[in-house]
Amino acid sequence: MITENPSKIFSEECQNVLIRSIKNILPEISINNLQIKKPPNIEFGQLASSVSFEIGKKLNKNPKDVADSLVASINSSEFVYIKKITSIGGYINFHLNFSKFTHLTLSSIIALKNEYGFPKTKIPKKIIIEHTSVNPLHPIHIGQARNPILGDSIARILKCRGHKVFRHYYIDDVGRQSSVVAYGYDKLGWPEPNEKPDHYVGKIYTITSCLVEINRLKKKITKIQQFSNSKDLSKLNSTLNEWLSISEELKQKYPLIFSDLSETLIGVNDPEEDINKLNRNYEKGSFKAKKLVRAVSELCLKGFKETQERIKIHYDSWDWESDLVWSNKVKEVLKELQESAFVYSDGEVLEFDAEKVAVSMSLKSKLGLREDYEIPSLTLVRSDGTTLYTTRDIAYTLWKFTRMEKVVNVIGMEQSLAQLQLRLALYALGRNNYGDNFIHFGYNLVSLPGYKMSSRRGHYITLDEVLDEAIERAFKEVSIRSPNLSKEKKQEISDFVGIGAVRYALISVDPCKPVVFTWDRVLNFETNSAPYAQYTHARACSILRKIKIKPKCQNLGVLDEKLEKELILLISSFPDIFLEASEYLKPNMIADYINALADKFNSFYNAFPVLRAETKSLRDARLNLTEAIKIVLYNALNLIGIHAPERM
RNA sequence: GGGCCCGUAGUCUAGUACGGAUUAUGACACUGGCCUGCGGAGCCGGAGACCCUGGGUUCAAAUCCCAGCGGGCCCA
Repeated sequence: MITENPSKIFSEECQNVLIRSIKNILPEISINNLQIKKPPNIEFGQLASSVSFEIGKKLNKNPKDVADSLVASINSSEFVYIKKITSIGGYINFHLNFSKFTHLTLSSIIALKNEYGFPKTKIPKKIIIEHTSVNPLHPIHIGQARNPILGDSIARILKCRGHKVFRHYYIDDVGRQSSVVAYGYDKLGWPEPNEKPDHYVGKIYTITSCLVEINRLKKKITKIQQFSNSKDLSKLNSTLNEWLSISEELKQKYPLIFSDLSETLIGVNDPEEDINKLNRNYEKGSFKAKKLVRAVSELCLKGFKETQERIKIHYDSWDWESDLVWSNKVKEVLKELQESAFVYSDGEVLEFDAEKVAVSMSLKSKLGLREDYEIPSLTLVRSDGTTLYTTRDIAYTLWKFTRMEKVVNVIGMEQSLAQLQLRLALYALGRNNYGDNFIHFGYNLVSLPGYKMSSRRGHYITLDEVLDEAIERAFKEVSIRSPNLSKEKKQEISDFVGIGAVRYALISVDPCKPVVFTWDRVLNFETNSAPYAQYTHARACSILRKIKIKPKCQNLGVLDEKLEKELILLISSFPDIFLEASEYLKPNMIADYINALADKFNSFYNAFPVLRAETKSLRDARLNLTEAIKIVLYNALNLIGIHAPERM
């Protein structure tokens, strides 16, 4: 027999047996949610139920007596994968028939191979996962890198679950920042970068915005001096000083671009107004503005694609925010919203009353909000007539739903309110189905110890730097461990080791928790890291390489050591882990599982010989176990985008 | 002022959605062992935690509820 989920077969059997027994001897009792869980200790069997405490309470009986009588009423002749059931201190413990179960598990894994662990959903959906969506202004920095790595893993997980998944990158090129960098680029005369393009664009952005800010502050200070409000003045002066020191820093770091830019800006009277004008022209779609802003954005994206190629992350679609604006989709949505009774004007400003939507459609408890919490309204249109980011995002989301059934947005938690308002706008537009299928996958921030990351100020560590450092570190390790390999081979290994380490480090922490970036977090090559898991996989491969004919799955009852049994249980539970990870979108569970499996396998490896086992049947059984573990490790690593090497 | 997220050994981290067992994961650092054995990026052991505080619910609370405290973020 082959099954896609061995542990489910056992747990369902336990559940059925227990339910029948309760029905038999305590027909008056109804248990609505019978839970069977793993006991803390292997002595208590492989699964256990504490239902007797609940029943004991209801009937005013001793839980121990309840458990005893339940167990006594069970007919053991019907058991398939259960070996025996015992009652200890009120708990009902189910013991597994290991030799049968081992056969079921190992033969299933070996037969299903790379399909093992991924039970398919009965209702496959077309899902858009929007992730990364870093603004094309500067290189992807480490604070943002958590996003593509989480997003890509979620996409992989949902795909393995049987959904049709499309990865979208939303390019936010509408907004003042894009005009700032484009303005600087234009002033420099559209130069050809002599370095990685996104890094080059990032320098132009930081220097331009710094110089423009200084110009603005100086002007404001001269103006305000006439009216002399000393409090405002000193505040402005200290901001100015901060920017002056940043400019000094930038001058040191990037002398060439800095001097070129500051020279071209000397004669300019009001750069801020020029930028605003460019911004307005871009939104209008004027030919010149389009050509310029798109050129810079494309340049930056070219750099992003290089980085993404390194970490093996790809997109099915690149969606430009500007296309949305130019196609009138934003105007259409605004019009529809205005007709909805949830939009009011406050002077020239157009506001969306998110609270009113939630109340009138009774959505608060559904959206996990307190009834007494008043949702702030969302500004849709500014007094100057320009739209805001979230307004455009409503149009984008509608566009997504015209082609997909479900939308997952991988966006930082700081956007929670905006994402909530966006979702409520879908309900306001009568698209309840869209609202129900809209998921904001929020994750917490990555920060640097000591100072705040700020792309405007040029204070960040780029993902490229982190990857370079990790690969370099890996190269040193490989050279120590395998000095005889060719340089190319070493390079190939250090690539997947270094990149794997970075991916693993960013995925293994619960996305809800904030992460403080430290180098030793991502450069860990020891236990509880990708390299450790990769090494373990390679180790298993190396054993299997040494045999000519694969042994059949038979006589597996000889696997009787505690470690062997624990390993069998662990690999049999992989489908359950996967199902939970896909249901609740928890990729960190997979990383955790990988580490636990690698740990257990390494202990086994150290304690018992496989190839030189005492008997042939034991050797064959251990080879089967090793192969099954290799398959599961491979599948799990693949799920979070980490290469599982045959050698390293 | 309102809201959201986080708070577990010196540091990092699992468990928290769905409450269960004398022993609360695991890593780093500290420390004592193991290489003529299938790959030592390894294995075995030691020490290290009033699970932020205080109440409450419960036969049972790291987990649920309430009120605080500390850190971060968002809105005003």
